[in-house]
Amino acid sequence: MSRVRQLPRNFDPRKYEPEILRFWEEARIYERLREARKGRRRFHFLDGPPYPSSDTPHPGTVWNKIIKDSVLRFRRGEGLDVLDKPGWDTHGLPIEVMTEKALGFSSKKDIEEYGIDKFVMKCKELASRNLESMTGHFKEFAVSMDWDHPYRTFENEYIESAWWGVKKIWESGRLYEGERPVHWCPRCETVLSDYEVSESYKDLMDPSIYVKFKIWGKGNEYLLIWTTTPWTLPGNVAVMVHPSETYVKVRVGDEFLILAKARLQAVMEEAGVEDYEVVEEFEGRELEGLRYEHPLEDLVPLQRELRDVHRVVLSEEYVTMEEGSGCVHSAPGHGKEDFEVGRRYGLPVVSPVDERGRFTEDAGKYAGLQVREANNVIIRDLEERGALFHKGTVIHKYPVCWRCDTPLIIRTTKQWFVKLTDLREKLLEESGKVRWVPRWGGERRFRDWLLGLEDWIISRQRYWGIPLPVWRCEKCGHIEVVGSASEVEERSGIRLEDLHRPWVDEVTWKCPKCGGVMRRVPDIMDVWYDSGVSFFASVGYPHRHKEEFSEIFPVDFITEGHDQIRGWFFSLLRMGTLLFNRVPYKSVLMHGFMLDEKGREMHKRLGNYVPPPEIIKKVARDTFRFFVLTKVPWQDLRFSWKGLREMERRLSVVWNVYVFGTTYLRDKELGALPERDELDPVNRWVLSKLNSMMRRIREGMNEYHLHVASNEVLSFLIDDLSHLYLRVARKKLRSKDESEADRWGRVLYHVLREALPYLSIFAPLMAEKIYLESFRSEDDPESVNFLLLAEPDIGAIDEELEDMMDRARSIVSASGYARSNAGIKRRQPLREMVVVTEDEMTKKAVETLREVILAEANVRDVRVGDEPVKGNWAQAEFNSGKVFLNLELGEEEVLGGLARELTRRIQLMRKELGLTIGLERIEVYVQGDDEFRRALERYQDEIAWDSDADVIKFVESEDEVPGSSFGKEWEIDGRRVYIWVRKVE
RNA sequence: GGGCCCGUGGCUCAGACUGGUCAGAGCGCCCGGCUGAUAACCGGGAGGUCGGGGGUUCAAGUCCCCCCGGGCCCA
Repeated sequence: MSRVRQLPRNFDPRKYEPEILRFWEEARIYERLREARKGRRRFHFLDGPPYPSSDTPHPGTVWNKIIKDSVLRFRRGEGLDVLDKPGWDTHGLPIEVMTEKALGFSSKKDIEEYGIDKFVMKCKELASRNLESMTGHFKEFAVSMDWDHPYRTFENEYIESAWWGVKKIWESGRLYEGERPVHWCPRCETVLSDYEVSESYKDLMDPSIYVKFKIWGKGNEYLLIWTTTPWTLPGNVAVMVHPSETYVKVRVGDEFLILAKARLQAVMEEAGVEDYEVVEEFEGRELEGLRYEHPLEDLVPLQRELRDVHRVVLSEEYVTMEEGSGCVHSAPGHGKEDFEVGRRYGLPVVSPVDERGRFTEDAGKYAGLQVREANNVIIRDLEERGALFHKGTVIHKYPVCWRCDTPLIIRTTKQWFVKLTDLREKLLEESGKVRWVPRWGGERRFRDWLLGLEDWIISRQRYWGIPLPVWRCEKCGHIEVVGSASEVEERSGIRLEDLHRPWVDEVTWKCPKCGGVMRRVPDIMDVWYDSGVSFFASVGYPHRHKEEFSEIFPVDFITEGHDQIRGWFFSLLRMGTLLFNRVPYKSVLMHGFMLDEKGREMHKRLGNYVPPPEIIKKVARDTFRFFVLTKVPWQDLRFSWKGLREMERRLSVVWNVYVFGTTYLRDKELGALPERDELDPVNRWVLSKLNSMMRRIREGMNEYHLHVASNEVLSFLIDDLSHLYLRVARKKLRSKDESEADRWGRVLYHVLREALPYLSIFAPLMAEKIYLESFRSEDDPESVNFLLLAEPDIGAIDEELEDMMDRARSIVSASGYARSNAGIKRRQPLREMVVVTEDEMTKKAVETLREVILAEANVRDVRVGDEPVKGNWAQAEFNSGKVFLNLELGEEEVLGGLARELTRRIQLMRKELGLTIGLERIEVYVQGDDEFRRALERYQDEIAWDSDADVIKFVESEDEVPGSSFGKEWEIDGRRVYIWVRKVE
């Protein structure tokens, strides 16, 4: 036997939500639930670690966490033992740059003078402080994760796992040091990955110059090259032309220029040269090997050394006819394409630029100048030497540092790489094993991206990051890569308390080969390495949980925004394939971005940013949760206060459904759910709907179609329960037939209670409040979180019945339409309704759901039949037919209508007196005309029952009414009637 | 320049993968009902060239192509 208690009438989430959160915290519900699920089948969720660059999360990040939370709650509801460690991506440039700013630093020199140790501690403090604060915000939205045991990339244990990975890569022969042109930030003095570069391009104005390179041995013939980076000219080695394009020799004045025919007109127009003459045409390939003189040879010592190297080389891929002259100045030290072509021709790679973006001594006159500042000096020198053909400017997209906005340069440096190019096929194959939601997320976007894969630069020349665990002998160059702190200790005898720089830099040992000093390569690692190893580093593998790992690998589920296709989804795939030879996750849900109300990206600096605390101030936490969860997850989501308010209203209906239910169920002894064959069609219908809902939620959640699942619970509670079932049930629950009332009570109880755990996936706070307040009895678990999601009873699902109810509802709607056209109130009972239809299912619905139709349409009879020909009928169409309402009012209908009017007035008066239903009883006296008298006599029992009256009496005058009665005069259909109500003591 | 996503009533969004009931819902608007869920609840109505054009098909919001507009990613 179960009992329920009345749920408080007003929906006040602002008050109860913090109370529930506090209750969970104090009663340690999360921890105990974890404990309770131990030993059951595992579900491994891996949190994509947010970057703690602020103390408040972006609302989109809250959305991200709510998505995760709903999945976790669902899996726990299924009884699974869920791994739900939250992660934090703590290293990297943003935090370094913020720390630098806070300390007023502008270069690496400042950091070194300040002390790397103190600087790194500051970075760690900042990351820790922010992640603590962000955790608080996530908890506010009822995100249930293992907040006390997060994985943080700065922890020693995590770093050791990362080191193990590097060692393994080294052992596989894929880790190599290489010299290569890379994007470089001259302010941060570090390499940036292609991914980091793609983050930010800016429109910059640069010179656009055409330069004449004199052809060797010919006094007045030149190759005409074009560049927007004059500063790369000191690093020039060759000129690239397209082998199969047509080139021309053009006479301008007494000089001859060589350029692509396709570019001739545009170049001459740009240079303002009208007088020119084509003297020769030939294919680009004929130029191959042609030698030229560098115009700055006298100023740049490096160029003198390259005298014998300068020549024309061919490239199909990198010479475009879209811009420039078709003769491309090539500096293999300052450009990736140049580097590649140069390597084919065995050209030297020169890069006379230092870490801070200044020319080195090799650049002669320009030594010490910032490269971009040198542009004008170089242009002037070219001009002086008569080598400048034309000078203009161009505004183009140019990469800048994503952290400090400094324009990047490309310079050649030594970096550590992981060889990937030969893994392309394997990576594609592995990515094909992933279940992508939505499908196009992986099948299209991801594959395209993988096709352009290059080797990965994992080194960075910074401080706050995982140190590259590579030691090299100063003397003989012998290299050792370590995979843990204890390996460091074995070799050096030093036990590190903190594995970061600068402490790890101080560790040296004797070279086993030559006895020299083994010193660590000072680089740290790309943060994408950090997060890429999270699938094993988060649990400390292989130094810890080694046995357990096979059980939780690969990860069951991950979800992040679509920006992470090229980010985390890829870096996990990369690390999984490198280290375990397979993709480390099974299912990915890709979600969208949160945009502002106008559809623009939300940013603090745009001022359209809504901080999560403001959301909580204005709407319920559950409202925000439902708002985001009912939207298609993989599309961008527009934030909307209006939308939130709408959702809040819907949730208040859900609340009211429970208020209503508990109002009728309270203090009743509620037995088990009746057998199906004991039940009437409406109850069978509601149980069918309940089980359909459960089934669809499970399907939706399993497919990670969260919007389907979340809408399902709302539609059941609102459309089915509130709009229909409860309207019917309210009469039945007060039925004179006690066993009928009892049956309805048991069904209603069952439905409301079974829906709660499902509701709690999406609106855990509301579900918990309702559970604790009304449904939980003493031997029930302490929190709704402990309840398992009931398995849908497939046998209870009756699709035909559901279908029939839809038809019955259409019939009732149509009758309402017919009434309103005829001006007949719903309250007025009508004699009969005829449904005209050819549809068998509709006919069956009229028969099966006759009772619902009679009650909802307020008619005394309904039948399927032919279109009536005689009499006064109102009609309306519906999906599969027509309904006809007989508008003739007989005695029965008139009196019935009056009785309803009387009942309604009595109820109003009861309410005015503050009387409670089912508790206080009344006596009623009515005075009015003869029709009222007859209505009262005829419907005495019904009125008395509905209004909890012991006595209903028609009186001729007020004298017959006891003195203490509350009396009121009413007007019904233009006639006066007096009603007195007196409470029975 | 390439790839991907989106464009459905005034607003916010479902439906599209697996073509086939008159394209649905909520809000807003208009009308009405209920009055023991009541600072609630319920019903009805108006309102849509499903961005535009072409094609495939007996049948297209749904599949294909082109274009326009918005966005993201890459170059």
